[in-house]
Amino acid sequence: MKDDFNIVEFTKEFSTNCSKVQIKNFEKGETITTFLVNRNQFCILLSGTADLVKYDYNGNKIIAERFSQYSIFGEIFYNINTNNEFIVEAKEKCQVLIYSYDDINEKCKSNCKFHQTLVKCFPDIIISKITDLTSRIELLSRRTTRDKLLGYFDLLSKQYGKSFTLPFSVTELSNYLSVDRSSMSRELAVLKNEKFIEQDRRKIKLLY
Amino acid sequence: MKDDFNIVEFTKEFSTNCSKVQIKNFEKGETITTFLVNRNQFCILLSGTADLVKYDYNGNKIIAERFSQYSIFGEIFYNINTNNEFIVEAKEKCQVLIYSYDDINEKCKSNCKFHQTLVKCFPDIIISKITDLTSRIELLSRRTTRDKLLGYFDLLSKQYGKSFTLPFSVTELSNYLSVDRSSMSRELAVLKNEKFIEQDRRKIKLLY
DNA sequence: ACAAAATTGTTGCAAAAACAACAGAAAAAT
DNA sequence: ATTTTTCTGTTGTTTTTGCAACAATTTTGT
Repeated sequence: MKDDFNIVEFTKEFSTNCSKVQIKNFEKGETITTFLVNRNQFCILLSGTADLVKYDYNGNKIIAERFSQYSIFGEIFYNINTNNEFIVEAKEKCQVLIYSYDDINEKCKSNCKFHQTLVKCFPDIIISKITDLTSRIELLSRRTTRDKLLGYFDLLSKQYGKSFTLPFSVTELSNYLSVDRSSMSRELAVLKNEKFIEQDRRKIKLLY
Repeated sequence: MKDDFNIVEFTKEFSTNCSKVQIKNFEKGETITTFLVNRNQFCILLSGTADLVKYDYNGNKIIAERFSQYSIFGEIFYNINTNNEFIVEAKEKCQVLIYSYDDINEKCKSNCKFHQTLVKCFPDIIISKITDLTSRIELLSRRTTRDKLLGYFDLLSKQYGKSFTLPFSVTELSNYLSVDRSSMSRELAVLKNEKFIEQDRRKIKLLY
């Protein structure tokens, strides 16, 4: 059952030195993966933060997703039939577990614990990813900058309460919400003015 | 491997009268499911068309997703921790296979073929859902109505070529792209004027 | 510790989108 | 077959967003 699943326990298992798993390290700013080759790659972020980003023809950066510890990503989740060039960019030092999805139902030679756990948990792992993506769609489908901000604050307040620190800089947040930075900044000023929120850079306090 | 998977073959198996599966029929306009209860429900649309919809406080309809034959949806994919009230609405007569996800790894009494197939294919089914959702995020993250239209036309042209019929009415398309209908209509007129496209209601022809 | 680079908040202006209202066309209901 | 309802395209007006430029602050790199 969904709530019983613990990805932390799961990822501990990789330490069995399974021959089918690679662990790679990336420095801040490095590209972890592009979506051009290795269509079967499936990755788990073991530590660090990374973004799935794209630049539109106008030079605007779009942060499609933000990955933190135990987020999953990889070529198997991305439809290559598009003109859109997304990359996964390390925001800070990252350790990544890389797995070739072809092997998901194949035990490795030693039938290691990692595989047993992976096969068992895989459905739950990706279901929770779908849940996240659905929330993301709800957010992006909001029409105004104000609604996007309040919607995003709602999500954060579910987790952290009325006061929290954004996981983004203000500039990054505007890329994540797909709005102009200065417009968003203006809207934040309006929300502050109307006493809906207090904000200083990444620190947010909801007053409702 | 991903491309070997065939959901049609899979759904044929449900006919084994598995005791854990329900098949329900819905008429046009009926609500197939809300996201308030039955958190373990997992559904496959066997026939018909349905939308995952929400109405914002302003009365605007948002079509978050469109489901057609063999689309999957259900409460397990949706985060209840939100104020957002989505429902799945039948656009036409729908037949839906309903399954309780608790049972995914449990064989039914007769260990029927349906379960064998479901357990085997489940990862691939949901991975292809993630692929779809990622494309959807890319689309919604576009900032202008023009880019959304062209992005959506691109997706359709990958599948159907330069001429195709929209799976939406013009009004529905605006809800799917989260833009005002009349603004979108105006932008379509501009695209026609610039000889980028020909359009008459649902019929689209790309001229580039 | 200092210099360089990036981030932030602000504002005027231009561009785009939302809103509103309407008439004609198409689709659905009776 | 006819009426009713919904959909479509259009356009004027208002509101919101994007763009550009700038100074102040913070962060980063050396």
